[in-house]
Amino acid sequence: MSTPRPNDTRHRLLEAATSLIWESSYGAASVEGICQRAGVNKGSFYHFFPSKSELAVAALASEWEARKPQWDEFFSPLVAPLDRLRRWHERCVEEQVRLAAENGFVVGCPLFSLGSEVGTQNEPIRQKIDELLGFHLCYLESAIAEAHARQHIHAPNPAAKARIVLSYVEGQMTRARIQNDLAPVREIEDGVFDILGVSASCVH
Amino acid sequence: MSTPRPNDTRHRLLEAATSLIWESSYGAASVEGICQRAGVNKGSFYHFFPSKSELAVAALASEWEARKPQWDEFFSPLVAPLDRLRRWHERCVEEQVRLAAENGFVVGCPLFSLGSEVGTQNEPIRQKIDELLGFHLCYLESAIAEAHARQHIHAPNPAAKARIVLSYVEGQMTRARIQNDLAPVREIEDGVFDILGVSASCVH
DNA sequence: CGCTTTCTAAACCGACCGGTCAAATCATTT
DNA sequence: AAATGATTTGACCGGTCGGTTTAGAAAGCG
Repeated sequence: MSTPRPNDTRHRLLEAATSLIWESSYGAASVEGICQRAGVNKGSFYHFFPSKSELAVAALASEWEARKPQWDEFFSPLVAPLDRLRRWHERCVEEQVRLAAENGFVVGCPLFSLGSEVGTQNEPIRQKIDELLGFHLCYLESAIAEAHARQHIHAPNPAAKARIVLSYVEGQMTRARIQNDLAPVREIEDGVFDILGVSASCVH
Repeated sequence: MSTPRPNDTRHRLLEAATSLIWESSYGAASVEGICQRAGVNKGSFYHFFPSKSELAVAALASEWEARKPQWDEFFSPLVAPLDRLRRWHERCVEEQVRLAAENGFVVGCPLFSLGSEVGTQNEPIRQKIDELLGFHLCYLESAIAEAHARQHIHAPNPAAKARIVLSYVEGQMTRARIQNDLAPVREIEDGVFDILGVSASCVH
């Protein structure tokens, strides 16, 4: 025991930034506010991160690193391809419900919120989000391609289908945030299976 | 000549706000910047609008008022229902191409960008965007319902289908902004017809 | 013309922004 | 114990934020 300290402040800053940006927006999340939530002084902030925008990039990277194992589990080859989508969606709903209860409003997907806010303004953040959305596409495409190969669905172009599904899902998440209503999140599963040409009864 | 003045300043402020928020974001578009683009002093701004957020609401309303006639034309009952979607999409692509050339990057849909940025922060703006997206849904649902009635597509639940299409389209527009690439905008047409279960060759 | 209302100009406000810094403190090694 | 580098502190910077104020120019009207 003794040295769990060094990364602690840095880690708290990452988490505070993630949650604040998620709840409000990049512009509305001030450095001071992030420090306050992390219980840290501004000087410490600039000891670990050269700027607010680089913190945002680091926070995105850290978030993904923490979530990747879950994605790998949900999209494991041991799971039937359409079940991967179903369980992954279940997990999304759970998280949105929890966050909505915690924050008092629906927060949606931070990649899309942040990306469309700063996409035209901050190239490094834009690139990182672009990269992470690309990962999401890979998981979707893999499941869709396998579902097609097993003839569970008809999707001769899995990459194109994955782009459709991703845009639809993210669109629904964003609509949920804009409407401050979980309904769009809850109907994602039906929508995805409609897009994939699967009747809902086939899946359960 | 002499009195084309009264609404002119107000109108220039609305246009400046619209374009600035569209290009960057609500947070990044300062009152000073809006006044500068409109060629107006800050005092005049606060003569016409009580606050930045109320200007944003007014700008959204004004934008929609200006666009509505076009929507009514594109979705005219005289046009075959699936052609409405096709032409409407053509118009969207044209606009995005023009704006991308003017600004140097893809701007996407301001309703979604602005909505997901301030949705959790500013209720009046959120409500206005919610209302406008509801209008979009109506147009889509009407076309889809008619296409189903004429047996051009199978869509027994046109409202649900319209929500799928809207989320997909807005998702693609946002991805275009995030990727700074017009490709997602250009593939919207194929994607919509894929979702509606129409082979692309049937339409042209 | 004078009078009122509408509008514009420009200086100004306190608050807060992102970012800096020198000094203090802590943990570790020697 | 001394020395050393990583970490933390809190005051501080110039600039910009959204918004106010006040004085007066223009426009409408008798």
